[in-house]
Amino acid sequence: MGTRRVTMRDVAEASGVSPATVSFVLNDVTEQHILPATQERVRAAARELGYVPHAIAKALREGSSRIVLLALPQGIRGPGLDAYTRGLDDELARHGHVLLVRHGSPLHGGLESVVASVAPRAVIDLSGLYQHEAADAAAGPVTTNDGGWVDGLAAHTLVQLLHLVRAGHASVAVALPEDPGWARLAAVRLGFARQASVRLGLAEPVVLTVPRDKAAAIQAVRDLRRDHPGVSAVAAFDDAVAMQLLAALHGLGVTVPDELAVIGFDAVEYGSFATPALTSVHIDAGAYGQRAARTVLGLEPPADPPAGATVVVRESA
Amino acid sequence: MGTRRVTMRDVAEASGVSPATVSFVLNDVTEQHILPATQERVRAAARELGYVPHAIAKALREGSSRIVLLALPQGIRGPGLDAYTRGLDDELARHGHVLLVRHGSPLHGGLESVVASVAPRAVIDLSGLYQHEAADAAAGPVTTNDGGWVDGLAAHTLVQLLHLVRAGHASVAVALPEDPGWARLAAVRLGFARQASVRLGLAEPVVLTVPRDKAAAIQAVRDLRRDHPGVSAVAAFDDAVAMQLLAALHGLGVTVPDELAVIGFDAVEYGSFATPALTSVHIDAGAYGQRAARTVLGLEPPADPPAGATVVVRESA
DNA sequence: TATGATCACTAAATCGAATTAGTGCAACGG
DNA sequence: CCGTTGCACTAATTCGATTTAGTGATCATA
Repeated sequence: MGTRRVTMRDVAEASGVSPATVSFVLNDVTEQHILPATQERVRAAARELGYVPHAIAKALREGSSRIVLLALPQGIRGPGLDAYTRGLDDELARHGHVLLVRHGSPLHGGLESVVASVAPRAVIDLSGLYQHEAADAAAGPVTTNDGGWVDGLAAHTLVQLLHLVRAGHASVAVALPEDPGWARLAAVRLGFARQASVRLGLAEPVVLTVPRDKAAAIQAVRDLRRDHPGVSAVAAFDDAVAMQLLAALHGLGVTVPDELAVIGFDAVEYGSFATPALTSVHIDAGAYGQRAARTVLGLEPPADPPAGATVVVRESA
Repeated sequence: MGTRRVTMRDVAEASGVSPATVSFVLNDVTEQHILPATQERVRAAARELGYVPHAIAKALREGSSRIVLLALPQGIRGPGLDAYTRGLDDELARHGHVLLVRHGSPLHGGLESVVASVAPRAVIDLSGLYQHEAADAAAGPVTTNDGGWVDGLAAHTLVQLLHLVRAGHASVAVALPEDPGWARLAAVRLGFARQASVRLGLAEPVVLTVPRDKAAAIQAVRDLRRDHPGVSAVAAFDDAVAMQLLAALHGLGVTVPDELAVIGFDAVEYGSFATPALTSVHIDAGAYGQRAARTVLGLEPPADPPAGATVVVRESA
């Protein structure tokens, strides 16, 4: 319990050199000439004593820690985000940094206080993407850098609608989640869907917001089919919305894809469990995470853009 | 860009006092007598200059940062864990700490290296709960503290099975996920289900592992019904498994709950979208997170145990 | 043989805040 | 009028690692 931490000074004393020398040896400082024999002594002592460099002291000297903070809003989850996070994390790990995720909480005084108490190397704040506008860039190293993910969404939305056009649909609806947490991203996606519709010669897409309550969802779908009988396919915001839609359609007795086709987004594996199995768009979100990592670290982003989206064809469209 | 950070020394000079005095004022050190007028000058200068204490320097002095690290394995997600995390975070926030989540990655050299580079006040390592045995407690402040969550699981599993017994079922199956990431927790849950069965006078529960592939899942359910025709209800590991089960049952043409009842666990809201709507067990996971927070901070845990589980009765059981 | 270059290290300052041990001054008691 | 106490502060040290500016010693060159 009470055993004090092993410091560089301890290692220095144990190996009969100065702390400076220990630092040079342990950090492989090439500008300094240290006898191989001495190096070995120092390393041995460090190993023996179980020396672990004190990250905070190091961070104080370097000016910031090797933490990169990813700020996310409260309840936002999803396979795309998971993959993005993993890509980010892996790339960061390759450069000796650590990704830590901060889930927003109303009890904290906002991101600034967290940033202040962590002093991260960089902050990737994605909360603006989901809720309000990007926060004021007042304090420190906060970026809304997403590695081009939102831009990529435009292309991916095009792929989603293209699949519908290829299958012969001429009038489609876009299904959006009701959850206000997704509101902003939903608006962005809708904008891209509109642009894609123009490019593909589709009619202006009808917007369908899918309520969380099943009865209400059924009602919403019923209204859609009454008001827009020409709509023959629905492009969903994500697979979760698509599956809610499928459930509502099942409740209404509408056959999918014959009467109405449904295509998801993000290709979760349990989409195959839906009835009928959900057709969806797969995205290489990890690549965007990787790009974001390289950008915040000040590295050259990979020349080749992330792979495009692909359609996972199952049964629903 | 190049503007250097405002330090305590700057505030001291601006208000004509020593850095020590600034520290006393800004930290409300009551043992020191500082004239109210001086205090006001210092505070004004701090405000004016936009002084923000340097967290790393503070952490170096205090010995550790005010970060609490929650270590989770790679792909583990779920509503229970979300609620747990939120409870943890909120309680930590009340005591001036920040929760940061670390998702395991094979690229990092394990948790120790992350702990070394973050120097958190405490670490809550839940990865052992899901995968291997609790890691060696070698380095620092790592706890497998879960606030009694796993223990609570025993009672909650009892509630789940009790609902089935009350509905007249005498022989049940337990449905477990195939994903190896959940293997350990699944084993724990199965153990509790066995204990509960004994207490409730049920037959030894049959184990059903639900494959991720739909066709395989259907086959597994078919086998179950052939080999154990007496089984009239299934208690699922969580709602995700329950919904896969429901889909497989639908594919087989088995009516729920008449031919086979299904009850989930964790009560996700989209369970209401299943056909039939999923009956499930709701758990106050947030309370366990709160307990965990108080424990790692060395505070008195709340006297009253977390609220028990409740059954959200819908249609499937 | 003096000059300087190279080698193998060390002393001391630095990062920014917290804290212990004072210091000078005024008021008060005996 | 001297000693003590209380007040309002300050100087200096500490936390642990990094880094700049050296310091002797050895070796080579002119």
